[in-house]
Amino acid sequence: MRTTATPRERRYQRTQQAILEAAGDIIRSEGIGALSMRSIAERIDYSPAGLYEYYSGKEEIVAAVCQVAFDQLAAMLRSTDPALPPSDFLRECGLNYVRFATENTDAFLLAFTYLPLHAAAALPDTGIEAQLCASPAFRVLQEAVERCVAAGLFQERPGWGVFEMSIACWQMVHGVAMLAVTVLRQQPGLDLSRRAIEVLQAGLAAR
Amino acid sequence: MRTTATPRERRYQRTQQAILEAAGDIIRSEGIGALSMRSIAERIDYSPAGLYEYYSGKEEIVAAVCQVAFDQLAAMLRSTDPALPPSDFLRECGLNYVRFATENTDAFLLAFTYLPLHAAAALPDTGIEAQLCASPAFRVLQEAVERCVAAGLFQERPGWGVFEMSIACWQMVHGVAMLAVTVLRQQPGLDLSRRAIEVLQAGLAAR
DNA sequence: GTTAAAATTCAAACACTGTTCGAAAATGTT
DNA sequence: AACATTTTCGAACAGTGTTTGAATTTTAAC
Repeated sequence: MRTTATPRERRYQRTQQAILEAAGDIIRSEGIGALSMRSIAERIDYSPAGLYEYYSGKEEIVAAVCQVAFDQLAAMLRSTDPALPPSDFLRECGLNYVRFATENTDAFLLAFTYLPLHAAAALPDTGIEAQLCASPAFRVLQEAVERCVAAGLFQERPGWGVFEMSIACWQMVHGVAMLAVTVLRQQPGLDLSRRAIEVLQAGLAAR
Repeated sequence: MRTTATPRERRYQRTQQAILEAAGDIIRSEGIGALSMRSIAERIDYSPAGLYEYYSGKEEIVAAVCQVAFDQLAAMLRSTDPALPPSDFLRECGLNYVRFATENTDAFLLAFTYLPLHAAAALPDTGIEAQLCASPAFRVLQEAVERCVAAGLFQERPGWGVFEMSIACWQMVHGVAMLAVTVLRQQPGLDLSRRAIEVLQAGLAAR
């Protein structure tokens, strides 16, 4: 059982990672529209054709960039201080979701618009709930809701459980985030994220 | 003062409209990715170069398609029955927003992701509030909120007026819509739009 | 009706994109 | 060092948005 990679394997992984990082850098500094196989190749001193040894095509690179974005989103959500009281914890999770979006605008957009539409055919109609609950970012939101329920802040009802409440939370923070990175981009004076999330919480508490 | 267009002018407008409709048809039936100058031209029996007489480029065609989408969105919101009580009226407006999105998925996506990013440079930092209040769709949401305020359902406070409440409403319905057309596309079992909007309303009422 | 001017439409070309393929170069094995 | 395998690349291809000048059509002037 080989636990140590060969020099060739290590080199392969380094190049694969370099491609992925170059793609992320281009998106961050120049936007989605500037991402091309040629721009990536140029950034790492490769020929465009060489990238196909590591990724089957541009689509796979973009998918990998999106996966990185999802991982980072989950990490940001998990960075919320668990010592906070349940209500504050939920609010801070929501704010961290929005913060991630506004700090990684184009990657966030890509992850939540491009990827779902291009992976849609592969998503089975059944099991979306299981998939969401397995998603690290959604899981943090769900845990935050669970804590509020456990603390008696939110009441579960038939057809209105933790899962449904978590979806509602997601819908709100996602709306805040999407508008913040698109129509309301560069409008700090209109940053009403905190307010919106507080409205959401008040609504969940009132039901 | 000529009030009647010449045959030439009428033909020009007909062709311009045909281009726009072809673009809309392609997006609706084959998705955003299938939209190209060649696909549009082929659909109306033109050469791609001919389209530049009517639109400065693909970007302008897309912008026109988005404008049509905004107009249709406003029309759908305005189709909400004004005889409804204020609370029901607001909820139905929200549901109509989501309904529009799910019935025009790709156009909605285009209008709320592509257009804002490509028009961003032209948007002055000041005046976004005025622009939103001049937007027909936002205006309907705003009126719905005004009616709830007037009916005593929602309370205005310093820094939390009709405008801010309307933004919160928009953020929620937009989040519902964006998830419905992307991650949760084709997941009718997860259509929790009504629930989310009711949570929003409960939250607004509780503040 | 004829001719000239203006407007419309298009073919060809260009630069750019994602991708493929076979040759060249680099690395690994004996 | 010779040979085999893997990696990298140049060239080519098909597709994209766009431009340009020629061809065609329409309109205006006489």
